[in-house]
Amino acid sequence: MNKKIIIKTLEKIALYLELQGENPFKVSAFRKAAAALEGDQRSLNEMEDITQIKGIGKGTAAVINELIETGESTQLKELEEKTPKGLVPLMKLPGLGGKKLAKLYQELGIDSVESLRAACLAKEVQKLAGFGAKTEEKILKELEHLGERSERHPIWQLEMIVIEINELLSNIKEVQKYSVAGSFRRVNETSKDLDFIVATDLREKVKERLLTDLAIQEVVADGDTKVSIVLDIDDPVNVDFRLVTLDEYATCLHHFTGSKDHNVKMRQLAKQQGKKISEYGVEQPDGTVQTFKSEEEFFAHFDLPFIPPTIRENGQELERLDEISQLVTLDDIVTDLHMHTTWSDGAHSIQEMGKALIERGYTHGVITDHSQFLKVANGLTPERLLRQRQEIYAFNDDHPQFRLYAGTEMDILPNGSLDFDNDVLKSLDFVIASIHSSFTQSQDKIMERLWTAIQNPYVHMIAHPTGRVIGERDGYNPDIPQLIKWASEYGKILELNANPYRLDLCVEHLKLAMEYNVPIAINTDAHAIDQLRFMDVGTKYAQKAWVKKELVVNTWSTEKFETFIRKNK
DNA sequence: GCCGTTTTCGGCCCGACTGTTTTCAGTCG
Repeated sequence: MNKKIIIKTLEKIALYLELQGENPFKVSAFRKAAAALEGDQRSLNEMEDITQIKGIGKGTAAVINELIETGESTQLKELEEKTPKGLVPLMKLPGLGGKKLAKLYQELGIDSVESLRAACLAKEVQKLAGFGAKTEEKILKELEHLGERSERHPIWQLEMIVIEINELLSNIKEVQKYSVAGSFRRVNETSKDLDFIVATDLREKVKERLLTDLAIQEVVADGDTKVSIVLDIDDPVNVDFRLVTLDEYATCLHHFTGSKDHNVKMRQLAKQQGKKISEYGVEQPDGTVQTFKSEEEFFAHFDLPFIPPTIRENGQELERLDEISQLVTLDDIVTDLHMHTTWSDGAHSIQEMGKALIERGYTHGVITDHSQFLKVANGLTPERLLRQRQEIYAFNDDHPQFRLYAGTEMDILPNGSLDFDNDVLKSLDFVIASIHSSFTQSQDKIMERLWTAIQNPYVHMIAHPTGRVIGERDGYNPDIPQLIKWASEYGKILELNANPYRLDLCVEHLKLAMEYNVPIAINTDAHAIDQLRFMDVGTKYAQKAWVKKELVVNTWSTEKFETFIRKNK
């Protein structure tokens, strides 16, 4: 029995219980059990007594054991029989939860999108206690848009919106402090909406500016401390603003950064000390409310180190406090090993990129333009590569405190061969091997191609190992555990491509790479200077996999890096 | 349904907003 199926089943039971209008604590007990199972690193076989796991008791253990033994769950079956399938999609309608849907089903027999719409049109819904004309209208409106709006937005879409909103907030003089919060701040691959925390003494003024200066499709909520809007763009995004005082800012930022699980764990911790955490501060045993200047101060109040937003996920972060100081941060990064210039498909020259790296405080960098196979990207022939190398080394003559290396992002061709022969590769400082073509080949064929690159002595790194684009395509489906084993064996670097379209390797794969001590390079793959900013996203994403700085090649000194790249020459 | 170094019963994180009410339930994050 697959652990994932058990987790899914527990979550399904929770959903159906919710649709029955069941006790919310019972519902969340099933969700907690699912989360507990997911958070446990062990496989099913390694668990002796599952009720030993916190959150799994008699009831949920019975479901799990039945699944293991028979592959089915009687409880889920009964729930599925009792609850019409058509109710499930209705849970997605904003404003409708389990209780209300249960009532609609029990009183009006509503069990589908169609019957709900018909009941609203017949004005039957507003007759129910707890419902009214406004609710009915709202349901009709939401039914029209059901399935139209994306449920989750990819990080690359949100990143651009966040830059714009940050720009707006920085230009409102009544705003004292602001930050994005929520799952975007935790650097999740996708988010349902965006949250911003804004410190101000003049809420009304700030609200006015937000409501006039943003392109708004709909104002969802407009309260004292919360403004919630839908942006009027191609793929509409919901944005919430929380307006608080400067005193409340730190706890509010913490609260709305989440995750929910992290907050619950923090509140339980506070409760043990007779304290109470809310978004407005920490209520002390004597009833006074303490506020903090920063999240650092807030954590220190509970004798905790600063816990980066990226790892505030499942409560595990509170048990791995010792490891936090070893995690890679942007401050540790001294180089970028993958970027393009006007020699291939980049927007800036070698001079411009080199200077931009120096401005970022880096000690070295590698120019890695595309190779000849990639004609659409103006890939370099060996002859052009030679000329480019002269220009790179000329840059070094003018900037003795910095070191720019000559590299390539070489294609691994569809037939499994490499785009340059060994003589060319040998003459370069740093060689990246990448797949940019024939994504639909079988896994065996893809692995054959990667194998060629791995066992070539002059290849240093495999870039964006899966070729995925978040929310768009899955990539070429390599056997990543195998690739990680090869990388470990042959001393190759695997990339974490920091471009928010890619974030490749993903968290799960990075964790596995850590187990095998495979060096990771976090690279922006910048095709223009402003894309060097992706290093921030990349390092934060790496934290999500608990990537330690020693294994991140970008933290190595120029000397250590040179030793590594020259070892096979 | 789960949990317990005050508890085997009575809590379960806490608060905002909306729409329905006329003090509150449901939903949401």
